[in-house]
Amino acid sequence: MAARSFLYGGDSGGGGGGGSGFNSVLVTNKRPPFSSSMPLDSHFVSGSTHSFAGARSMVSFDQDGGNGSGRNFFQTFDQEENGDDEYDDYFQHPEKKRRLKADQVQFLEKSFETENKLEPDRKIQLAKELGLQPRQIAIWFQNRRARWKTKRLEKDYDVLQESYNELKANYENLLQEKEKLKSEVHDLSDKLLLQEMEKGTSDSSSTKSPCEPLQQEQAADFLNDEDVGVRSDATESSSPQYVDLIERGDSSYLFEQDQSDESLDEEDKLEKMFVTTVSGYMLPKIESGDYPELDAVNSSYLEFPSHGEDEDEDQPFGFWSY
DNA sequence: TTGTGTTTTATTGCCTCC
DNA sequence: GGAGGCAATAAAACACAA
Repeated sequence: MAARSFLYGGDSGGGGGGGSGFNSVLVTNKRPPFSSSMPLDSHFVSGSTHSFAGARSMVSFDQDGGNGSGRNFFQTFDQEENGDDEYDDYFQHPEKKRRLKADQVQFLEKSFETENKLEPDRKIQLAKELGLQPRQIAIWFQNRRARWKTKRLEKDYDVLQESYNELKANYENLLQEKEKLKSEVHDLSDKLLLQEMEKGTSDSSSTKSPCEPLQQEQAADFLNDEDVGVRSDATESSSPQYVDLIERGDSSYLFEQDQSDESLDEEDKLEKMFVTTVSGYMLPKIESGDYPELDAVNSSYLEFPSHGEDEDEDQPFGFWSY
């Protein structure tokens, strides 16, 4: 057995100990039995003379091996209260664990509430009050601290779980809201596009050549052309995105490149691919009434960025983004 | 009554502090 | 190196359903 291997070898506070075993049993408690009718608070009064008769609660061993022989065992066992049967039981099974009485536990609980650490003086005092071994008091506090810690961990876990659930719910709400807004924006841009097309076909039909379907490849090439850089701040404009993106004529807004001689080719390119509306906006050339084509354009160039691309300011179709 | 799960009491070994 | 705390664990006591 280790240094602390004993069953209540006096108050060693965990360090003492030494020989133990039933041969060294010696009961030390000679205090009057604790009466459950006593107000518990009285036991907290300093210098209180009340005490528990704890000897019945636990087997006690003396450190020195005791010279007590035979009937010295459980000398103060409360025979009056427990009767001969229990006495015999103790005598025949002296190592049996005994639970503390409810009153004793209540007393210890109160003490624990005031301070969950146990100073040596307090331990002795409590032991006297309860008629238990100081070692028992120490063990009780130790186990009580462990239970308290477990409870606290459970509470902490619950709090964290609740917080997590709340955050998760908020996140899901935001996702839903985002999807809703996305579809709203899509609908509105479709409407705007149709509006502009109607204007364009009715007002310019007499003076302009028939609209040609926008070739996706052409458009993609054009829009990807580094020489025709799209202004990245177009998306930050407060005007409708489509309008911002394709402002007519004033290519200085849409494009960074100067209107130099070389840019004449680009102007031709623009003319081929876009139609200028009466309201001055440039729209991709689409055959009037050919809405499936429009859908194709929409799906090709009006796609929403997927997750993670939202912050990509350099994407080639940035001005199509919302 | 009995099997089983939970709680309580106690031990052991390791660690830190003084 | 001793005192005391803590985690892990054993084991008795207890609760309770079948």
